[in-house]
Amino acid sequence: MTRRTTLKDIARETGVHVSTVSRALDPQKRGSITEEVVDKIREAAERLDYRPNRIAFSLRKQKSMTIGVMIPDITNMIFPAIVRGIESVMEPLGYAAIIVNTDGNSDREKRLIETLQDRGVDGIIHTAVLRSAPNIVEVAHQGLPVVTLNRKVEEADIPYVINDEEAGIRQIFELLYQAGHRNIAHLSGPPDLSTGLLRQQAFLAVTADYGMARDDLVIEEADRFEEAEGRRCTQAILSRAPETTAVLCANDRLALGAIDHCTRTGVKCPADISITGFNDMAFLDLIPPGLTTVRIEQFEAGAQAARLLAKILDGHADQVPRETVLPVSLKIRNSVAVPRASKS
Amino acid sequence: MTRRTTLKDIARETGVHVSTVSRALDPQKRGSITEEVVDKIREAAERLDYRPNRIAFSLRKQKSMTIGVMIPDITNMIFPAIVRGIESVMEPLGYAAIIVNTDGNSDREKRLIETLQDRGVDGIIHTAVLRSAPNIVEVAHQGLPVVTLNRKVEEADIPYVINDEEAGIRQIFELLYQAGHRNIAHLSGPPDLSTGLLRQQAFLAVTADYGMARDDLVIEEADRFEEAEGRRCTQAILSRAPETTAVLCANDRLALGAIDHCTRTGVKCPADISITGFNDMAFLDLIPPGLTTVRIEQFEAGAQAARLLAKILDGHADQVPRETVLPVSLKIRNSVAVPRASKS
DNA sequence: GTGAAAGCGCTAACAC
DNA sequence: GTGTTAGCGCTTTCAC
Repeated sequence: MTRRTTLKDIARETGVHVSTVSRALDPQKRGSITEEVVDKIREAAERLDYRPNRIAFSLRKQKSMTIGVMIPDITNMIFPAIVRGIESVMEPLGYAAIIVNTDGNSDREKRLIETLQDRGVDGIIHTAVLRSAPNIVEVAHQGLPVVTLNRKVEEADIPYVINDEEAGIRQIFELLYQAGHRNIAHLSGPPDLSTGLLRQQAFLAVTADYGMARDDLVIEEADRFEEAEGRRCTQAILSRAPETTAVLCANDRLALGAIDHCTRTGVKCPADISITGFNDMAFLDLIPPGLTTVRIEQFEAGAQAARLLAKILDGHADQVPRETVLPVSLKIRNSVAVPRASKS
Repeated sequence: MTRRTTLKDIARETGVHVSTVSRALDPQKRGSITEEVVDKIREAAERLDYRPNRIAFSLRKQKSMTIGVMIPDITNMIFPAIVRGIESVMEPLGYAAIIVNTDGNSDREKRLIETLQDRGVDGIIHTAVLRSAPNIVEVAHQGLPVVTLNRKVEEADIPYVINDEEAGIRQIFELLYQAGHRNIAHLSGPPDLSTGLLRQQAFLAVTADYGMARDDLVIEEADRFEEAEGRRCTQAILSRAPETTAVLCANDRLALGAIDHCTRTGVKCPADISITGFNDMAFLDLIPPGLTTVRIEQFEAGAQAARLLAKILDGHADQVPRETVLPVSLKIRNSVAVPRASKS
């Protein structure tokens, strides 16, 4: 491999000192150098195809221009969009991202955080699903800039970006309610995942607002956000509460499982039962009957988290709000109808 | 931020020279140090929570322990699995990956390659879709280790990993043929994408083997791998060749578009027409009627490319084969049936 | 077996 | 306006 050209090479070539070359090539300090010298240096830099060595820069400046992005699992379809959102603001700023997958494993997460620190990342964007994330809190306390996504951090003063899960649940509940449903069950996500808990809490809040007694509520908690759990919980719901006319699911995959269970057992959606999702994942429109769901802005959430981190890295931590809540919107398709009883 | 402890700190603490500390902490050279000194140093390192500064290491060793991973777009569902495959072999080896999205844009790709070089990556895994990738060839010629995925590189001596697209097309063609289909159209992908071209070439090859005249073939090229193009091309195929009983599509999204077009126009799949896909993307099983397709091993492709790159980085480029072809398999669902004419 | 010194490529404080 | 010097944290050659 042919050695890359360094400042030293340009200095030798132009007959000036390395530091002069460094200054001439730095837009900030170019002013303090004679114009003709600058030109000479720039010409030589161009000719020798000079590219600054960012590793040397990093060592000297104690700034790697790299951030760490921690996600549970990139194959989970919501994260690629988040990653692109982050990239869309960080890349133009000159930052690269090291993306690591925690697999929701706390030990692994801890190791990965250390790896990121060893590599001198300037900050971390942590998109949690697990509710507890003690590791990242510790590192934030050490002074490393951290922004979390999808997760409120109560323990520490870490800025976080979340979707308005509460509003989403509320809106979709009201959609069902206004369609005439009164027996609305909740197919909840795992309560140890932040979205599972938040959405269940929102369900409790909105039902309370509508005067439903907590004891009358039908809530079934899935162990994982997967179709199989959606099927299992739907069966549980319908055998426990056959009067159920609508199932408000904590995410799309659970809802798809719910629909699948109903279809298999001869219960038609939406004719016999209304089912709703959350997230609005890709290809949902192609899956019958067309799931009515809540759309969340993944790309924008990533971009927003990145903007906050960038502000902190820029020394303006004071301008960064502790909480940022992103709006959600309803995506109405065909899985909600007037309940059977009301129809006749 | 509390400064991290360095070798110097440990040296001061233990009363030995930094170089001794460096040696004591290096498993390779530990042998040349008195055992008790090693213990003393290790104890101090532990106590002060020493973590080596990888940036300093990189500058000194001219080795960043970082690789670049270039993909067209992480939101394209096949890439997350590839990325995890790469990670699964590189992470245990101590390498981190910087993942960049080229968006199939050559200028952008060029810039990103420079960024990666500036950051001193030790190698690049390039998962192309575009057939032409002159930029990466140039960089490989400069001596940077490169492995490509999904793309044969004819021009240079770059090792590549590809799926056995030819076998996939052949198998699915034979499935259709043996079901009785003789009027099999090909809904091709864009020929400027490697998969589009390879699959079309495979289609030409297998039809030739089955004695079909090239002039009789019905091939429609999509501009993009998207549902809308699938719809458009299907319409074109059916109006041009109404006798078509099967459409062999270059990927799943085109096939979904094809099915959608047929459904809308009252042509039932598989009763009236058989349709096949390629890739076996997620959630395909939930979309009616269940697309029969070719399954390719994305995770393993990533892992394999990473293994090759690791071998090169380890100085064993000679052990790396130029070509690696990964097997594919049929995934049979419900979108293929005996053609109408044969049924009666 | 350990210390001293040099240097990876860069920036920055200080001279003049 | 430019050169000198020092140093970021580490590894490595060369002494002894």
